[in-house]
Amino acid sequence: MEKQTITIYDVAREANVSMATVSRVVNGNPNVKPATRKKVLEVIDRLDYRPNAVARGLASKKTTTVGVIIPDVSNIFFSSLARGIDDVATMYKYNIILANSDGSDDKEINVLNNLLAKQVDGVIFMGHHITEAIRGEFSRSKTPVVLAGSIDPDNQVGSVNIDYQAAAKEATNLLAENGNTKIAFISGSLLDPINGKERLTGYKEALSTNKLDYNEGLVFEAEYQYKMGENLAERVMNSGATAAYIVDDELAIGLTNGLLDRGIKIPEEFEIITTNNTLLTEVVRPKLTSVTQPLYDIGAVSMRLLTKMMNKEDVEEKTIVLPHGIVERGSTK
Amino acid sequence: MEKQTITIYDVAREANVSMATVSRVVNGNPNVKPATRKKVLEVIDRLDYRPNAVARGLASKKTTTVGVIIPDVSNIFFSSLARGIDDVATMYKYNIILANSDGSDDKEINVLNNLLAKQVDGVIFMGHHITEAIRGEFSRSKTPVVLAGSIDPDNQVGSVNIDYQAAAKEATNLLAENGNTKIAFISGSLLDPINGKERLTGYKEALSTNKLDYNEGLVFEAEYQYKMGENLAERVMNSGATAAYIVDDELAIGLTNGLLDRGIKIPEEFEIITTNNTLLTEVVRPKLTSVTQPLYDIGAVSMRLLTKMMNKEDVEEKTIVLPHGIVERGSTK
DNA sequence: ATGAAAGCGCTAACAA
DNA sequence: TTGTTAGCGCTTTCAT
Repeated sequence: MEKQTITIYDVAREANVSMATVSRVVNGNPNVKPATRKKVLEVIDRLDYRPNAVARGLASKKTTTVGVIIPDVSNIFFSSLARGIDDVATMYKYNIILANSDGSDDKEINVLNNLLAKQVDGVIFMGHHITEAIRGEFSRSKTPVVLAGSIDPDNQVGSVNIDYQAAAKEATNLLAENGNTKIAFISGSLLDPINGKERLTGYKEALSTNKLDYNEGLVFEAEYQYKMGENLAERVMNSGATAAYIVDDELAIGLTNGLLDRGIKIPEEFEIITTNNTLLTEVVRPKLTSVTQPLYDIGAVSMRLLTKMMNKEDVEEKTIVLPHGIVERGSTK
Repeated sequence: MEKQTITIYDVAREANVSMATVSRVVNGNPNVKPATRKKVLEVIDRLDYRPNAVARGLASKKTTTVGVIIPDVSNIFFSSLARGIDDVATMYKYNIILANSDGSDDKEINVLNNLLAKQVDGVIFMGHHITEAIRGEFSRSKTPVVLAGSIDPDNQVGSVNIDYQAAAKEATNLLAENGNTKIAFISGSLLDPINGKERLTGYKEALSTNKLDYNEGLVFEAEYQYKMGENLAERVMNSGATAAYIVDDELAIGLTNGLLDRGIKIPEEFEIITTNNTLLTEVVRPKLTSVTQPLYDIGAVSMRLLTKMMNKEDVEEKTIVLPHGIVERGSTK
């Protein structure tokens, strides 16, 4: 009882045509007489023939598969992007190979090489920072790459983001205009250019616009985890800050609950604005004011851009910036 | 500037050996003289040769990739499973092709056929109910299949779950022992056997153990969404229930906040026990008492089981039941 | 409109 | 230990 696969030969024989003809009807080539097409289609149906995508990939050098490198699928931020990616991929008849990297530089390289070995037609990369090593791999391979929610230092590959700097500036501004003079900046690693460059710059700009001094004691780095937020509560209180701009929702609700548990009233005594507007912001009480970024769309647009690149279409602009916003809820006055 | 791929031939030529030898060293075949191996490895390194997995797949009839059918990656419940799957897959050198089905019967079939066309070595399926159609496809194909977090009506394929019935019974029991006589059962579609058979049965058992009558007016069906939970608050209040067993965290926090917003005190006036123990349960105040199921492990064990099946190892038991528990937090007395 | 035949890059007997 | 040689199932010229 071995796997008796039906091949294009079987179909050709049964339909009394050559395999080339079968290939043509399978691929929708118009150079087939309707009658022939019909006959072949019947046989395909009767035999339950299913073209072998691997053989196809070898012969055509196209796998209709794209690799997606993601730090962690179980993180709602990334899985939202992933969902956008997959939906558009499906729309364009691509499949995605999903690979978790844990944000580890080594794994990223490993995984990328693995994906390239599998002959993916393109790669979508999500990660906090683009190391030199990975950039080297990108440029060495001719496979199109798009960064989703990551900044490319020199635009060698495609990328889709929002204007993080402007968003950070607006968020900080809101806090400053509400009268806060000591505003904390709470982010992940400042080595990540989105945090250390873009957002921090926006934060400083807003401070300076509001004639506030920049104070390193108000800048906190933490991992994007609920517990980390809770643990931060004490330190943030001691810093004298009366408001915080936070770049991650999980961190933000951790801090919110940590503060609440210590009897701090939000927003009366402490204002909070977070960044990703995931479901989490609506779950805590008070609900959190948040920067909004179109996560699903960042994924979807990335994939769309990638399809164009894989298709060798002219892409007017491969560095795409999507609009952001701010939604005010109960954590700000 | 076309993609000039280096093939096994190039390596063979440069190393003055046959391609078979190169193939052997690449595949770790021991029948190669150390000196030869070393020479070949050097050339591979120098030429930056990377074996073409597609060609390999065609020749060996193994792709070292498995298909993963998931209702929605951006749902934390499923993405937790997916993470477990991918970690074990990586461990065993497999890649995963991730495909969202939205739980739609048609898409599931489509996606499955697509994955089979890509010659995946195995399939992991997550879904709420297994239709006859999809079961037909499963049995028609010789590709091993494992259900992760889904019940197989007649154990034709592998599956990994917890004992939903026992868990529901224990949860309901807890509520009954706390003195509640009107306990709501809030689930997704009762057509899903996990809800309509397993859990509902467990719920009824607990009622009967506690000499409580079963009342259809206390059974609610809703989509697993936060909003749905909020919307349900009114109806649940009107039903006279003073406690609820809920099968989904998002739904549960929606209901919790909906009740809270209407001035109901939890747990004093209403007790809640939910099911998946995701981060969400720790985010709301009060934190929610929850059934615990090892989501990551269900994914991980599913993949492990699948590797065995793909490897044609003898599998003593392909219907695996993992342990569950209950963690008591602030939403029960 | 259709067929013949040469690969795609690799694995896996089978020989040597 | 190493090489030779068929394929794997399909796409894609090039003829006809």
